[in-house]
Amino acid sequence: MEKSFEPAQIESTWYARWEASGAFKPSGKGDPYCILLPPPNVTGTLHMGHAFQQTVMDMLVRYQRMRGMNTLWQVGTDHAGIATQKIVENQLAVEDKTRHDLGRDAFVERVWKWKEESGSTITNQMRRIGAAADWSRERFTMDPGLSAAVQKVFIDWYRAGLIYRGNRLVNWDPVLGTAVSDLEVNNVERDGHMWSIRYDVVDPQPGELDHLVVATTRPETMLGDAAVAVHPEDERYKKLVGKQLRLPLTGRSIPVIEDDYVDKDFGTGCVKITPAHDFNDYAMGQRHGLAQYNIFTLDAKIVSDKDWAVNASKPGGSGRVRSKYFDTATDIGIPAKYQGLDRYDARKIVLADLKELDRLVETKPHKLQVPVSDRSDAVIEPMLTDQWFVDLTSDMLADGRPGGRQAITQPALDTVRSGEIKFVPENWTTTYTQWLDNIQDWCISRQLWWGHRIPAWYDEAGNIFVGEDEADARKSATIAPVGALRQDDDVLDTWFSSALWPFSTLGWPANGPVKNERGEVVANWEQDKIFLPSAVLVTGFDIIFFWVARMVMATKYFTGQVPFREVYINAIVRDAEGQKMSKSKGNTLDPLDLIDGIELEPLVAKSTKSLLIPQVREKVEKRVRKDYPDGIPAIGTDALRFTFAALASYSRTINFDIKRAEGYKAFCNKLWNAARFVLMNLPEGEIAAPAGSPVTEAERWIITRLKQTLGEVEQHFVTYRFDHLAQALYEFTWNELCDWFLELSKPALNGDDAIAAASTRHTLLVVLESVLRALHPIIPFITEEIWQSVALKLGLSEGSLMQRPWPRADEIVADDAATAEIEWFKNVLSGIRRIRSEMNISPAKAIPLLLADGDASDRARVAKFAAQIAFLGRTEAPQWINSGADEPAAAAAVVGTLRVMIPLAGLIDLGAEKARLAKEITRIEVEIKKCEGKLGNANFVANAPAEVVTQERQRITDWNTTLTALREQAQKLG
RNA sequence: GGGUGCUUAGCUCAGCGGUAGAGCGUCGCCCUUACAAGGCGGUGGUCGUAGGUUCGAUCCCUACAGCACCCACCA
Repeated sequence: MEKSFEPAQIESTWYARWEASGAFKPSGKGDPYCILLPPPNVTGTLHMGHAFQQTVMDMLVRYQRMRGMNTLWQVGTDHAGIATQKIVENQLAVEDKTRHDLGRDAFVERVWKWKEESGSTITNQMRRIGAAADWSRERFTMDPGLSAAVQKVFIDWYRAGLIYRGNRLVNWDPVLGTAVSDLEVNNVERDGHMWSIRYDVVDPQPGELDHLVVATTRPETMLGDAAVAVHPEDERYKKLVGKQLRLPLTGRSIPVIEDDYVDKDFGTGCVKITPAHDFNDYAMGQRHGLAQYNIFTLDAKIVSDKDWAVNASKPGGSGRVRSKYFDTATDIGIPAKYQGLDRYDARKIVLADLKELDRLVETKPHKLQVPVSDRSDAVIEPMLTDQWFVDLTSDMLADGRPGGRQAITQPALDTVRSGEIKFVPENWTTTYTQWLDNIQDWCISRQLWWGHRIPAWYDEAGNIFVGEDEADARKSATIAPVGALRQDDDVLDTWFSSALWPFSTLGWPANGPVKNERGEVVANWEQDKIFLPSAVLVTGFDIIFFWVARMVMATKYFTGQVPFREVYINAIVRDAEGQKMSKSKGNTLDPLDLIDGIELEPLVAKSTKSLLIPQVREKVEKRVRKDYPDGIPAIGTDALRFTFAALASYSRTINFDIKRAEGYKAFCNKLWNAARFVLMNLPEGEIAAPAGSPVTEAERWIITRLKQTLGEVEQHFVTYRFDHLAQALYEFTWNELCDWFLELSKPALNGDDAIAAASTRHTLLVVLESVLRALHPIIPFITEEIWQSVALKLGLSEGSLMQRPWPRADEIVADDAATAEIEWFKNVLSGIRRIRSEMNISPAKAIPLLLADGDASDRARVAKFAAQIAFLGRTEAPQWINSGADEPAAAAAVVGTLRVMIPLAGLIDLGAEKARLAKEITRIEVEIKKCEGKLGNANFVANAPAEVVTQERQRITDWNTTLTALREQAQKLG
């Protein structure tokens, strides 16, 4: 083995060998254990969040595989409709083209091409992380099999009445030109204004109000006002309810209505109602039967008569914006001067005109929540459009069949409420159930070209025909189509296909094998359905609604099963200061840069590459140079993975500190060198197991500690406490195996007792091999590399560590007596070391060692460990001082009643030792006082559990023993 | 407005009813033949504030303060 651990060398070969060996595929033996990879965007690249999440999944998968489970890690990628389409549109923009220049078919073809080019980037990055996933079953949400599942689900739900098409107010992204779901809209606080506008009463009565003042943040929408609402109990306006108001600028007259929704005390207590462009107003419009004046085009300009004609001329799919009541913009009173203006330009002009007319009463600054598209940052425009929805809210359909709440939403709630699906940490249950309790119907149609095209056709009368293809749609229709059929232009929300992931990837709905584009079998429902439900879903809280809930809905509905038994919500990865990682802040980390390392200049170039604004570039460059003056050191995959494990508590964020990762690289190096030590102490060839149990206490102790550690690790796997699990293995490996057992083995290996030496050699080998197995799920590369050498010694020349069983605690025999012996030894040695260190005795200098008092067991132990004490304590052979004999002045440590002494002569300052003793005595006196305080309290003795009282009594006894010995020592010093 | 977290050593975090822990940092001594990416030893905390429950509270309860995040949203 090389002298130090070099991750790059080790990592380069192992992954390919594992994958080629077929070790990532289900074994076909044992109980099924399945994990679904949240499919990343096919054209994406790996970020820290992915790396963390995938490390978690990989640890679970590797662990369970070693435990003998029939393990499937189902991988694949997502077509990510909007995101992917946008990337390709941006590419076209460079050529000064739009998707419309290409046309639908050519554009979609181009996206496929881009998918082929970049689709392997992220999967190759996953391989660098070490993800032991079954790539032979890799899927893509738009591959034929999954597309078939999407189609069947759409058709089945449609035929069950659970998918419907409706003209509804939806969130419209005017930049992307598509509807988006509620979840894809973020409300962002922005500085704006509140404008108060005067609306005059038509034919005011003498002595009554002749106008109302409405307050609005969006004055341009007044062109579409349908009413002004006041609160029913608002005395100020009571008399005006039912009267008409003259809408400024348009001249239309609109009614004053009353509605509970209005807050009397906010603003003037009068609200302008624009049913076609505001969700609350829409609802109020429905309650009061108000007209819906649609005043915007799909790119958020004020409609013109021209647009109107265009829109009105097309039935069905593309005639998307339709007023139910009016035919032209002029008809609804939009003056020609506003027609065709962008919404913000219109706002300026409307305000100017209102001011001109003396209708603008007040302008004041106002902070408001602006709905912004998650995907384009465009301000969302609520828009009345024809869209497809999944019914999630009706209890029963008109024809008596179960509605969406009953058929889809409620089962999804019940499975979680009943505990059939468990969230880890469990408080996410509340988030999940509260969202489902308040859910709205799901808008699933998107006006994009990249995605699953909706399997619906329209005839010339606008009738809808749904089927697998046009022929099937015709066949299953109950009415004869009028004229030709035309397929719906829309595609489905990306999350629609993601919702099916748990069962579509297993081959549903096909009866036989499902093949991919290359003709390879990727799934077979009849066989693979054993992997449903999967064991655990590892995912971020940000997609509980988008994905988790919808998987539960769809999987439960179509298979009757839950998609997974547990949902482990992983933490969000942030930078070392707890800041969100973002490119514009310059605090992102590329996991591959951590693995491979990167020099400062390439890192600066990379970090600023995609930043267009000079100020931001400058800021980012500054930050990168400050944070990484020497670039990023290569820490390797294993150290990165160990860091993720060590940080994965139940906390909802983890702050990634490179310092910490470097610490775990040191751990890898430690393991590497421990292995070197073991191997260089073994003779050539295979090592036969000695007859009988391990000879020395040290061996039996380390085996006992191994058992305890493994038991803890097993438990932490059950509860997903990767931090504890990693820490337990870290501490065992470093603080016990390396610090103590390896050191203790040295005198044994080099001593005269050949039997003890042989036994120790074998124990070193066996314990090392067990540790490698136990650590393999966390740090697969280094453990595999070392294991190859270790395996030869054990006669396991074939195969890979991946295929070894995980070392189970219950297969190991504990020896508590040996543990007590070694604890005693550690105390003695620590005492000696402390004296040496505090008295500044050179570590190289061998010193005399005297022993006094103590009992028979101390004598036996000293005899037994004499060589180890001398070797590790750098002392001469221990000498006992008989009770009552003269003692030289010495520094002492106390272990029970035993005094371990280093004579002062020429080594130690008497005063310093006295001071040291005094300090120790004081400390123990304080402890004793605390104990006495407790035991002196009758209530404590009466109420505390018996074992706590006993324990307290034991402690006071022990402290007193130590105190007595220390006092005696102090007295001897004079 | 509804919900969920967090506040413990200089930093980042575990612990969660019964002697305050880890990593990193820091200080001292050592290149001791597995490892200086190391060894040995040390320093460092009235566990956000105020009450309460309890024999006993960092841990449970209540209030408050500060910091995050999610959902909904008053024009």
